[in-house]
Amino acid sequence: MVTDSTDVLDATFHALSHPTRRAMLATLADGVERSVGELAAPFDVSLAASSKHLKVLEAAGLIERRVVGRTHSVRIDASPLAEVADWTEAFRACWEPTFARLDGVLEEMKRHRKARRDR
Amino acid sequence: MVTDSTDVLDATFHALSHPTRRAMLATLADGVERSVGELAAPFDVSLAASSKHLKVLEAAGLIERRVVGRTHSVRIDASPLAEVADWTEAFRACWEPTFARLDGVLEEMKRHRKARRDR
DNA sequence: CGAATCCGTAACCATGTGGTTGAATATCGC
DNA sequence: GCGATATTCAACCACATGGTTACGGATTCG
Repeated sequence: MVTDSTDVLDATFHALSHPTRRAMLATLADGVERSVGELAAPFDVSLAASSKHLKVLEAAGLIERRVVGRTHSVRIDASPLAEVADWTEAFRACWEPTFARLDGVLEEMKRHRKARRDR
Repeated sequence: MVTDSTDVLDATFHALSHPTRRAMLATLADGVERSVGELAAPFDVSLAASSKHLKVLEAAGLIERRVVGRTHSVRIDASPLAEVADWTEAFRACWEPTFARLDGVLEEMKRHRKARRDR
């Protein structure tokens, strides 16, 4: 069965469907906090448009905002991506139908299980 | 660097942002071909609306259509999901810092601390 | 204090989305 | 050929999206 937390996935997939928002997330992927202005700089749109994009990301729970003085400091919260990964992985057999990587996958599962056990 | 084939990911993420379309894909995940009517049956919308959903999935390359007689037979093509998986996996370290890619994460933390120190 | 900076909000516009209903097209069964 | 079936297409509607410009609210700097 393919599980589906509709609300989360709706918002997350929608947030990821725009290249500007994906690029912003990619920028934040190093874990460093950045201001709205810093995040908007690489893109050829107004600050207001960038602000809207960040609001979409925030609504999806993909970023968190910390207001410090007059600047809004933004950092990534990638936890919704875990659901995306889970959802997508459920289809892996559909695009990788051969058993070529079966060994690797089994190894992966063992390590994953061990890691979970050791946690 | 987080790679990004914009066009594919735009269309794919958008296609996945609607629960009905995700459910249709999930239905097709077993690899069995189904007619438009069969796919539309579980949902409380008109056939025309379902047809539109399928067109979105088709535009994203997530399904393929084979017209046989008067029925359109639809099957999954999950290959765009591979890109989604790749894109998402690049962020795994962001939500699973405990054991996934531990080395990378440690490096990340060092840089992060340095960045904070240098600020 | 006053000016500059960082950022959000409001109003606006063009276009897209998700839904409907109703008609058109093509095929199957009789 | 005729009626039923499967599906798309077209027109319409309410609303969301992505963009703009203009303004306002804090906050920092001089």
